[in-house]
Amino acid sequence: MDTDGTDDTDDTDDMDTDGELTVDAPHRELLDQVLDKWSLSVLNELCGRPCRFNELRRSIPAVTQKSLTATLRRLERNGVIERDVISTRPTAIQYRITPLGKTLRHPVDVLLAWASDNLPAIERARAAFDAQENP
Amino acid sequence: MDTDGTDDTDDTDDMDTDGELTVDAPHRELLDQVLDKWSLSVLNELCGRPCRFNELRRSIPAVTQKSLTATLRRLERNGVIERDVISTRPTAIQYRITPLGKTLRHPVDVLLAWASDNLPAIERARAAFDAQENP
DNA sequence: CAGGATCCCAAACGATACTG
DNA sequence: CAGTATCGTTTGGGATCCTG
Repeated sequence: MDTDGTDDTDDTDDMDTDGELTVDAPHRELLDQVLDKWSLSVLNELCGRPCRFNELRRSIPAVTQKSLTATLRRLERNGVIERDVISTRPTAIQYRITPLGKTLRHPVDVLLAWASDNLPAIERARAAFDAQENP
Repeated sequence: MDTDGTDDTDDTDDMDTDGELTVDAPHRELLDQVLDKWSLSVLNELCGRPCRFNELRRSIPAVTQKSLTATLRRLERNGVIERDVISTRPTAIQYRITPLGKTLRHPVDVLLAWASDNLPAIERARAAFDAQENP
């Protein structure tokens, strides 16, 4: 976690001239916690149905146990998923999305829609950039 | 605001019809490029007006020159901002947002709105988690 | 099954120092 | 002014071993 304690007392003009794109430290930190590398995949799975740990691992083959654990802890800490301890013999554990977590779907959906929509344009831009800057 | 009752649509591409390829679409990679640590702040500034390099540095005091350069290059490569070389004596350079970049505003805005909306709930969740797990 | 504990590497980031 | 280059440090992630 980065806590840039060095707040500027010098220049804090966050004046939006033509809109309200308020980007604050808490906002960015929050999005970092919730939109990190594996969160989207996990959220995506848990939106469908509750899953157990190894179920998630199987659903997201590229994730390691360590990263998955870290992701689940982080999401749990932020209140978007919950952890159920089921007292069976080798203690099963189930993760499920919370109501708060469900509200995340729409913003993420909008973002993914944008990505889908503009992926071609962006790949074109990348190709053009790479061609001229790095021949 | 969240009308996700029946929208179970996955915008992540389902390419698991004949195998499990899975996890990552170019979507997540794209979002990583565009929603990284400093991009939102830079975009926010450039949405208002074109800025020069040191102007941006001053607006975003916590960013280092290196990170700012990297961020600008990345955003430029992805076609959301553009670089103007103004041939004055000590070569001024101006960054400005592109039409494509402007389309990013809405998704980001939705996301930031969600963050603003749920920040209190999330901070409560964090406090609760930290209290019980880490006394 | 669900993870904690380690080691280790690679990428990210910050802090100078230097240049056209 | 607008960067590039380099170094040292921090962080995240993967791999592996181990436990309740």
